[in-house]
Amino acid sequence: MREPADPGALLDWYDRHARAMPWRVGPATRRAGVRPDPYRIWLSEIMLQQTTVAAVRDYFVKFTTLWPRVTDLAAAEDAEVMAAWAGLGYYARARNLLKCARVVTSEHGGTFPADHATLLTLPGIGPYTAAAISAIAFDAPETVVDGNVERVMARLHDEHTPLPAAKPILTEMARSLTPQERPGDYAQAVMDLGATICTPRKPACGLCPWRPSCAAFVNGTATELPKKSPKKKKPVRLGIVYLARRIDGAWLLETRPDKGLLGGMLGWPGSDWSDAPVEDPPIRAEWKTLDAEARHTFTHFHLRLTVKTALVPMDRAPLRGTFLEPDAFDPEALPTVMRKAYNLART
DNA sequence: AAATCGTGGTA
DNA sequence: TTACCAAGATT
Repeated sequence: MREPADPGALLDWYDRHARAMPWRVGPATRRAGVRPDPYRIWLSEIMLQQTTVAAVRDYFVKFTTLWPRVTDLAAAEDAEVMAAWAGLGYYARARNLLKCARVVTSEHGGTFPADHATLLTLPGIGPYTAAAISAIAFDAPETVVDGNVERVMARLHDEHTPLPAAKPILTEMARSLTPQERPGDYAQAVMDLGATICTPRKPACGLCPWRPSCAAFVNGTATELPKKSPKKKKPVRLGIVYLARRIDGAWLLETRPDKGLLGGMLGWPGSDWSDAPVEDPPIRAEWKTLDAEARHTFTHFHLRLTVKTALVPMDRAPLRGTFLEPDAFDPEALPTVMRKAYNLART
């Protein structure tokens, strides 16, 4: 009979191996009574949704430098925040980030609520993020269940039910392990374990504090867990983007509608993205088609963009979009797919 | 409740 | 080159 997994053993491991992050209060500092700023925990958790720590770091520093408190963020312009988020992806997060900052500022006095239920009512905060903020920022005994926790639990119990069907089972396993002592450090410890030891491909079971309790280690099934339902193949869609440059150097751009793909982001006017995109130039001009196409892969389809360019006179009015003069246009405010098209056009 | 929603790193 | 993967939420 294996010993049951011991939260204390994991906390001991975390005390020695916790990763350093700009938003994290390490275990030693936390023991000294210091709690992290809920604003910074919230911001980091939103950025970390489906996103690696490495990708988040610089964005987190940029955001907290520009907007040190939630009230500062709430007062920012929409376009300013979307531009700062550009490149990080899942842009609904940025739109909900602003909504949430404004609700916290106007309805909660600029202070984040501590309890799970109230956090769940805020825009962009779901079950995981509510638990993470509650546990990490306020040391409430909530259970976080992210991809790391799912993997660790599936292996610990050698659970072969495929995700997402296994989610409730794995959640209950995680809940029954959550300790009353140091729940914030514990939440971060399980995720650190999943990120550095109990990894998807080559888990370092030899270094794992929970190895004596791990059913998958005994059965040799760790690398095949968690099971996942098969994924659909991504279709290829085609599209056309139009990069019009006025003779004073201004570029013709548009802000995309709030709903849908790249919602709220700056981009090049273009066609629909489909099997057979319809030509739809945003201004009358002599369009030239570039030899190379911009290729980009989204979550559920591959995109091949034909890039067309034109040089237009000062007095030519666009059918849609707005000319942004050089000092008003920063290519870094573009989402990556649009920046790829820009890079092709300027070379 | 299955589909939608980005991107960069990695094998 | 392709497919998978990463601290999920929303509709």
